[in-house]
Amino acid sequence: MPRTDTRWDAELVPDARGRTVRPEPDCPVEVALAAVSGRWTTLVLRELMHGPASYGELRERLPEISPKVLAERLQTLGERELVARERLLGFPVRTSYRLTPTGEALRPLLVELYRTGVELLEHRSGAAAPPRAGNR
Amino acid sequence: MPRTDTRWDAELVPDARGRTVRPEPDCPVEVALAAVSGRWTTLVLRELMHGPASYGELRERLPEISPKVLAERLQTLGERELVARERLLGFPVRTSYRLTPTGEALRPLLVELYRTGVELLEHRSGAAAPPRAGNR
DNA sequence: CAGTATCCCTGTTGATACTG
DNA sequence: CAGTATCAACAGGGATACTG
Repeated sequence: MPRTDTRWDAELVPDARGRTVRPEPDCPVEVALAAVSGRWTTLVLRELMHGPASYGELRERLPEISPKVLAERLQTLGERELVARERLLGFPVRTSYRLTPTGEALRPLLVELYRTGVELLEHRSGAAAPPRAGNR
Repeated sequence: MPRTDTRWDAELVPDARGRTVRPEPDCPVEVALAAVSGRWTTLVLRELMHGPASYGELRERLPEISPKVLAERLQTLGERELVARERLLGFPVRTSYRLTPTGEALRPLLVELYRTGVELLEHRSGAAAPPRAGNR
């Protein structure tokens, strides 16, 4: 039930889907957050942003992830159609995982997460306002 | 321990802090994610982005959040110096919460989360590539 | 190789009642 | 008003061993 007694910031909350009183799974912010949330998720996405990889390759690149969690992440990403699975014939079996176009759509978000994280770390360390590439 | 055998995408992983093999609390992506993660967190941030508010005002705007969780969120945000608390004198007691400049730094991230969420929802509904208002 | 199946353990959330 | 205290319920994550 949307509020009508307050002005909404049009940049922050452009439409009604963001004007919720409780966490709604179909609020865009929740949708995006769900896509990248969960331990190891952003690391798996990072690896796949570099190109397709097999299950075993992912384990090599992320040696400390457990098989269970990796499988779980890949399955969830698959259900959300962010990642596509392809079984390669031959022996031994290989499976190739790649980002779908929808998955690629997460790239700007990951970049923004990184940027924001850097900014928070700078504030934290008490650095003076640092120069931002060609602005300010 | 950073990988050296693969090329890193400079936009996605601009420096060594993002080249981790495991989730590191001081990786910028994790820092930013931690700032907005947790149920109700983005909603509290949204409210404070509209301006300072008291504990009770926040409860009015988010009627279903429990007092415990709201207090918890405000404390965590406070520890991270994203939110500042100010006790107002008088009776009854009032406390005003407001974003710090560091907290304001989360705004572009929230905007990007919303934008990405909308995009994911569009992909999900199988809509054709929609026009993007002359942006990015 | 590419996963499942178990089991355990911890952190998170929520409801509710109470206090300075 | 602005929280804290308590307790119950649950989901997420990890270690390990096993299978097609």
